Amino acid sequence: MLNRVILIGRLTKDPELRYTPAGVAVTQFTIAVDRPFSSQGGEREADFIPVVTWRQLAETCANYLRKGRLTAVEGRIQVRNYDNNEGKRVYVTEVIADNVRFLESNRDSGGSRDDGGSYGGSAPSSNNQPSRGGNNNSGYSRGPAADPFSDDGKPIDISDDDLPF
Amino acid sequence: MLNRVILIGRLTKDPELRYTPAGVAVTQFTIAVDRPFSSQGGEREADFIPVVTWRQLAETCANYLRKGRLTAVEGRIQVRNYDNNEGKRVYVTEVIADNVRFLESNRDSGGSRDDGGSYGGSAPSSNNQPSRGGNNNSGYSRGPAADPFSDDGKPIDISDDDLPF
Amino acid sequence: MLNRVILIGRLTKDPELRYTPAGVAVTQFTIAVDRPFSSQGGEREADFIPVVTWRQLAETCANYLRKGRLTAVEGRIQVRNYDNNEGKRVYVTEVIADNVRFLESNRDSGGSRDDGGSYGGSAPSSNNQPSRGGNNNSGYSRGPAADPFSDDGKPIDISDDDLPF
Amino acid sequence: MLNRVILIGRLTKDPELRYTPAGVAVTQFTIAVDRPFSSQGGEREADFIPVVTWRQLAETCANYLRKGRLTAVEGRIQVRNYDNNEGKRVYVTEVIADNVRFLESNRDSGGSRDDGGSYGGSAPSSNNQPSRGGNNNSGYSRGPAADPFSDDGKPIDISDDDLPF
DNA sequence: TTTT
DNA sequence: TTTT
Repeated sequence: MLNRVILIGRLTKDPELRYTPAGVAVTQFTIAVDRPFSSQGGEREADFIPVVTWRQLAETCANYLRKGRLTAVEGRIQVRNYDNNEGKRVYVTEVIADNVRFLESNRDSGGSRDDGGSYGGSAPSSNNQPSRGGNNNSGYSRGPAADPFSDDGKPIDISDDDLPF
Repeated sequence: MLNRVILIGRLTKDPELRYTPAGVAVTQFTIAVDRPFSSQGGEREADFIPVVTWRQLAETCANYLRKGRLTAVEGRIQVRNYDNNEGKRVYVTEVIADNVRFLESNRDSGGSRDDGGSYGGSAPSSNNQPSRGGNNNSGYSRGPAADPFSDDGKPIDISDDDLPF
Repeated sequence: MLNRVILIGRLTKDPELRYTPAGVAVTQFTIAVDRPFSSQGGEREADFIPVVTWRQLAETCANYLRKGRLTAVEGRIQVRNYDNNEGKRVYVTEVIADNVRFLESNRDSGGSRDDGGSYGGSAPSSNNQPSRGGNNNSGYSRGPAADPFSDDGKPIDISDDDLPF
Repeated sequence: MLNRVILIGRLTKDPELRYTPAGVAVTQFTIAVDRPFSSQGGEREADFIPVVTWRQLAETCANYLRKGRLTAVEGRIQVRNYDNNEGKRVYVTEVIADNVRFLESNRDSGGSRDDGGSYGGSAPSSNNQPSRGGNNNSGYSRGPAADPFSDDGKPIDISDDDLPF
């Protein structure tokens, strides 16, 4: 009925932009969020939370976010599952973001109107499709090697069926 | 730096109250949160999100929440990991709740001052320890069969080290 | 940069649906949110928070919400100001809602697909305009007596300029 | 039942630390939060939202926050009212913060363990009382000139009765 | 492996 | 398998 998440943390790596077979942009990154207390051993701890963005927001994130940047993410928790190659059901929990705010300016970025940040649907005349012509011969659709997130050890499991809207 | 989650949904089962070896109360339940859109096939979908509560709040949830009840949960996302029996690292994502609101009254409950609901630290004179005498001979500390959540297929992996505060 | 509010409480009155001079639907209501603690005198207290919804969401709220209903509201805080008839600047703080969830079913309502609740933009084929023909001769545009919120003592101060999107 | 606000914006002025007659620290500041869209005229707009912090958090905010700093605030909406000197009831809406994160480092601050930020109750051995000796002859209790917020045109209206916990 |  |  209601599902809202707000996070502030730092990217653990540069974001990765890919395209679904139908040509929809999707970007994944992980945000490290420091916990408000130390562990019993005294060391600082963090939660490493996977974030997924789609369409226009995916492309904006891929363009402006970089490893280490302080970032605010607003979205919802999604729990996906799939059967892995051993036939075992695996559950994946991610935050599907609809609003990302860049809290540290990108020295090399062109002037953004909002001192950083992007709403899911805020690009007025964007069609939320990759502007790469009619042939969506993206890496994504070509096979495992180019599929989203496969290079960080996660299975190939984002498809057009996962489109959140 | 900031990690906040608010969910409204329904419990998929009665909550399960257990105790850590040190005698700290911990309750786990799953909340089904309907997505705001239907899948491409047209059927309704939901995210099934695991929730953990500790101490006084754990005991209140165990007492008042039941399967199917509409419930609001406020907390933070936590990502734990442990090595399973095949030596593989497994990641578990849960919401650690610090505020739970009971949105459907429990016909058989005594009159709560707040028409349902409980803050993590709101019980004024609670010591957040199970009131079961000095001997914490809880099921939890006795062995795998009685350990938290093992009966729903999850490994035994909540210990006093997981205490969030 | 980021402005997010989530409230759960009860309507203090039936909502009021009006139209701007340009014919845009706007509904106002107040939600009473119990505080999580009692005052020093011991009595229960609540915050009475004004909520505004626009367009399709305004019409859905006017149709389904009623006084006393338990309701979840998601939106942003907006602070407007205007000069009153004594030339003094007055500040008005409201929650502009983009998501409202009906937590208590309306016995007399037709079957909603979502057991209650409505997203700001979720009505697929709604044009977010009042379906009252080309002549927007609404009460709102006619004069004080029919203007939004004037009957609860608030000045007439919502115009098309206040449209949040 | 539930009342949660999360804001990210910039302080419009340095915060003001005062003490109630009973000696409880209270800090007020205003945070400017840019709206995610421009007005019809095209200019950027912002909401100016008053924030109040109490006790230890008040002192931390007074020490570390400065005009212009990017800041995240977590709390609840509170609506107070009082009768002004003309006998008219005035409503004041504020965010009572329980968590404030400093998103821009204070060049001149000593090394904070948390790269900025403070939870309401996180100072382990703080007594939440001003460390100014037994005589609470604070400016607050002495008269209008030193009273909280009076210098920005707001009436003198915070007392110990307003303590949120 | 799920709620209504 | 991680950010500062």
